[in-house]
Amino acid sequence: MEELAEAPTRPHRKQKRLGRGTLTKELIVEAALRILDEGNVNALTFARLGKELGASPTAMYRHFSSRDEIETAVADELIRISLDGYEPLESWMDSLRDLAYRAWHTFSDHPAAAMHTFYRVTLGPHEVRAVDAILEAVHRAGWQGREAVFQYQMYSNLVLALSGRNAAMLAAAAAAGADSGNFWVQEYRPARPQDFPYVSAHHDELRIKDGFEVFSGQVEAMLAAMKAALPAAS
Amino acid sequence: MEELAEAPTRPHRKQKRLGRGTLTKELIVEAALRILDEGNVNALTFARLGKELGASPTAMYRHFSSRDEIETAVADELIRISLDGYEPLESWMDSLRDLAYRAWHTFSDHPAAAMHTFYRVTLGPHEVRAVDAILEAVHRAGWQGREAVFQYQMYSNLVLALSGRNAAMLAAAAAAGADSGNFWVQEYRPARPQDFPYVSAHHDELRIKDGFEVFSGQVEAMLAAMKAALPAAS
DNA sequence: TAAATTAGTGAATGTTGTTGACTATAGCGT
DNA sequence: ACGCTATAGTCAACAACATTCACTAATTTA
Repeated sequence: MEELAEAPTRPHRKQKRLGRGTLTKELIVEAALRILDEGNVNALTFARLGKELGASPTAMYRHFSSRDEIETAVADELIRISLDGYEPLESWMDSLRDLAYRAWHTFSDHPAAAMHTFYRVTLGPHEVRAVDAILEAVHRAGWQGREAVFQYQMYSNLVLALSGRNAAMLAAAAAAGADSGNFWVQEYRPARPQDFPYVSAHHDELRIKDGFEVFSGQVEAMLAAMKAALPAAS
Repeated sequence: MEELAEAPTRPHRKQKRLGRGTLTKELIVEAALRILDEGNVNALTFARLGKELGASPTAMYRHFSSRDEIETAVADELIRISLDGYEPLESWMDSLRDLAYRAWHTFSDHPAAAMHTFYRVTLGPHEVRAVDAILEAVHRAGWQGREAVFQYQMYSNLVLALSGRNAAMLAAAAAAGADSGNFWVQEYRPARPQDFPYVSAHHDELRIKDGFEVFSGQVEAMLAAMKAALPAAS
């Protein structure tokens, strides 16, 4: 029996009405990310935001015009976190690897928020920073113009897709309430094993042990392919 | 009562109550896929399913215990469609390429359903078929045991992630009501262009023209990397 | 200090997923 | 043919949801 907002032991916790400048876009986005981090993908509701901020649910509409707009802002915030403290490394390959790992780990740390991020175009300030950082490394490698943009697309598409799917699987597992120890175990036990000889033969090995290992290998393959496709001058 | 034969001009006349064996898992899944295809990702509701099948919304609960279970069944159906008519080709690389393109095109044709598919483990009959088909090709290439499973993971992870993100972008664009001609245009116009020189310089080229071209290139790179990593005996 | 903005509120609306009690129907045994 | 029974389909109810609108009071400003 939880009394709503009644904290008698803590006197001035409860206020009749919030002051005028209390809520800001930034505060709401931070609260939204907190909510997504502790709940699942659908945990981000206006009611929950209101509780988190001690405000009326509808107060959010003074700063965002819809739930979708909040999600987009959270996506840009996730990019900000991912980029925090980034500086180009000496080698362009190291720079791109660093950026890739940053995306992976940020998405892994915030899987629910990542599900709103990986396919979105936020057009926000931090997304622009990310695009610029990648293009900078691609230019340093030796590409220009159209070619540079193509390489940028290959790279960012791969990183966002792989990191995004990993986050989606993490979020789904969390929503299903699985304990984090065994959630990526796939138990393939076909009804007629003789019809699926390969699945049956590998039953015990069909478990993804470490998603990052696969990701890392794919990033290396991509970087190697980029290096091999580099234009003449080196 | 022979009254059932009335009103032949109007095919499905409104009936008070549906007959007993009218609804099946298969019919519901097909209806669900139809609904997802013409609406967006959130279009799949019990009310909409009821309307589509001329039944009560709650009738679905006699065949599925939750919305999530229906989505999982739709995911497996999507895999079935993707695999329809597949036969292993002579070369293992051709087989894997074929399977990859099938996934891409199926996801592109059903973007909303794909968003429920790309990160899920359905454990359904068709998913098992898909896993078996991939493992078959990997074995034919020359891998066995643990190594074979690792190659399977690299491959399927890449294909599902890339196809899934593409579908997610298509679905988001459709939900936003964009016409399919220009939805992947990213208009980066930073507030202070001098702070983002590379984005500004490539403003006109920062548009993804053909997602499949990028995908195809990445699949080829992966197949080449696999071939290069092949164990000794050939 | 009075007026004007406008951020925050609360009530209301129409959907949503899900539950539980009800009811008619198909298929069974006789 | 007849009733019995299991259960597929239905209906009403509920809590949670996004969103709208009119209202109210806190801050800014004149």
